[in-house]
Amino acid sequence: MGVVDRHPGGRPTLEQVARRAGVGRGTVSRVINGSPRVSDRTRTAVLRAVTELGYVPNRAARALAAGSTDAIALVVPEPETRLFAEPYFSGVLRGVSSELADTDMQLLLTLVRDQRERDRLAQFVAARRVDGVLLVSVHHDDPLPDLLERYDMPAVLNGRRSGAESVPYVDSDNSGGAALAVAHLAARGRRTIATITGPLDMYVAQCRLEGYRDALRAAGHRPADTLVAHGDFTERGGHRAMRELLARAPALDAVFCASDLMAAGARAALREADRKVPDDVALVGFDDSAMARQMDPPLTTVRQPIEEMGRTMARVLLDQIRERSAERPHVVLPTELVRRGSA
Amino acid sequence: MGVVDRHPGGRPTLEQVARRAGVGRGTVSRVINGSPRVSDRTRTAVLRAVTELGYVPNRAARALAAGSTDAIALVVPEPETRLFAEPYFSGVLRGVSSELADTDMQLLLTLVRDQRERDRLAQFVAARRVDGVLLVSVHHDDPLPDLLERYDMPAVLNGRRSGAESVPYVDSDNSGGAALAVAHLAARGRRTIATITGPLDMYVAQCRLEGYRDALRAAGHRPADTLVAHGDFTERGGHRAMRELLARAPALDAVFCASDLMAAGARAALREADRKVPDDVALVGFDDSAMARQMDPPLTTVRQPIEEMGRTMARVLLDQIRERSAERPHVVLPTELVRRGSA
DNA sequence: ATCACACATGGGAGCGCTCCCAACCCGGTT
DNA sequence: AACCGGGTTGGGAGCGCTCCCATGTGTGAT
Repeated sequence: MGVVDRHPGGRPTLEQVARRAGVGRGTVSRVINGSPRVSDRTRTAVLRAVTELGYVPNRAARALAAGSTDAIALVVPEPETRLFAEPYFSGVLRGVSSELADTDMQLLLTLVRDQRERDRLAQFVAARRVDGVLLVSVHHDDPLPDLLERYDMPAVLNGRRSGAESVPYVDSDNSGGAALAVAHLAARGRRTIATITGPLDMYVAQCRLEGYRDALRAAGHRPADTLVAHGDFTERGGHRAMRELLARAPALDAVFCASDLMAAGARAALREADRKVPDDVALVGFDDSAMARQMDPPLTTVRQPIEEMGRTMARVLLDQIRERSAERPHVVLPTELVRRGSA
Repeated sequence: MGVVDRHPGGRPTLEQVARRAGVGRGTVSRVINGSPRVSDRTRTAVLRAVTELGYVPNRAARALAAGSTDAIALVVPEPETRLFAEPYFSGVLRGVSSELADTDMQLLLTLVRDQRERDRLAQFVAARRVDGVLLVSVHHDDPLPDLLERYDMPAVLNGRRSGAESVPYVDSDNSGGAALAVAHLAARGRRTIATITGPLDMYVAQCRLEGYRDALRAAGHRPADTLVAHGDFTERGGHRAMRELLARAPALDAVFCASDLMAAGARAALREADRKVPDDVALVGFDDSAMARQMDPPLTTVRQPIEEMGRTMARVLLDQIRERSAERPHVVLPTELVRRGSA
């Protein structure tokens, strides 16, 4: 440790470092912040003083003087936390954090549960208490992105609200992933491939449905509305939708579910209807959530590069913060099919 | 919103509020911070000015002047994140965040993966860039708590390193929970109850083993070493341990696993050995993780009041910060048995 | 009416830093 | 020899707040 054994309270200041190095405050500041306009001799001397004193810049003072906070917020609408379930959120978090590790940005976590907390966040943004915002899992009608834009606060979304999203975002290739899944089913000789969609007011659900249709057409099948049932990304919804499909199209031999959770519900419904998975009906999910591996048989599913998404989000946001003029990138990361027993 | 529509950059300051209210800076400060030494008339006037201008205190300035940061850090050792899996972490997070919601403390998230990040955290603490630290899932040999103590940084642990933990902590009743599980098995007439422990260098694993033994004795059984196999809280470890048990004690008719993950592994081993759950062998886990509900049959398990733990941790930490002299509480929250199909 | 005292209030000093301008130094020009 | 320009350096000003002391202001006791 070494660097840190100073008595609490007696933390050295810029001034003291300057005195010890026999230079002025400005020079120390320049060294600390890596300005090139410092001679090597001076720089060395300053750095030695810094080490000797165990100097660590006072962030509050810096923030006050420079008007920046060196912090970004990761905003998570609460309902989503529950829904998107575990691995997703913590994966993103891991990615973000790892990308931030060698910046000295700090990560501020904000769960937004209700209107009150929403207001607090708005105030937070207005007060510019962070340099940027990462927004996880936005809803199509979420006012937050607009708020951020209005306040000219650098922001990056995880996912997008629509095909015409203006705020920079990092998304995974939902339609591509769905297509992968359905193509796989078709390639395995499945003839009647149904789908259980998410709530279609969410763009991600639209994309997955679109991918399903594309792949169907590409494989020479004809998409039929009877084969499309609507779920809401929940287990119960998947169960209901599966029963609906079974009633409408008893001959189906494959189902692509737009989420693993719905696949779990569907699986239960199939069991109740005495259909074997995968012999009678092949099943594919989406998300590669923890439960996929636990299902019986283990669920074939589509995996998103979650951690990579987190990393990318952080990277894009840092760029935005560094130069406000930077282009506002829209990144779509590829998904992959994870083959397990259910298809 | 109202409160916040000020042009970015033109954020009003204390000074401006003071001018508008026709009072001095000190008075405004007093009102903002709820000092009682202000007349009602003045207070009202100030508050009106605050609202009219949409004033929000500048945190950096406040931190600089007052020497406090109004932020606490939630520190998560990375390996644990993966291990302790999803619902645990996000549950704690939810609890902490909800408790913080009407404070205006902000929550800083710090994943600590490697030595470098560990050092950075040490520096962080030394620099007093937070007012307190919440430490999730400490290891018995974790140096962090000692570091925090040395720097006189208020801290609360989630779990404890040993029975003689000195740092304030919030834990769940692990031995009690284990005892609950085992008592349930005994009450259902199981005769030969085995256990798969966690790594015994973790206090939590010791507690669960102890609870197992206590309950066994209480039910009139005699604990036998042949019925104890050691896992490492992973699925694979659970699998291995179950095979070991099956070899050593083929007649066993129940297993208490110190984690759901290990129970999943054990369940697979039982399937391979053609033992039916729960008919041949009853299975109980610990954690009530997401997968418990997904298992076949659904896993009977012990639930910890995770969110409540998070809330309590935050509350205790805030107390510590408010008055450093406060007693250093050790809180143990009760666990409960969740009965599902596996036992 | 006078004094003492409590309470309310204004505003200077200073927290530790960045920004920026003026001063300085040096070698090369004219 | 006087001058110039670039690179380096010192330090004043100020970021927005809290702390605290000095200054009012009004009340009740004398």
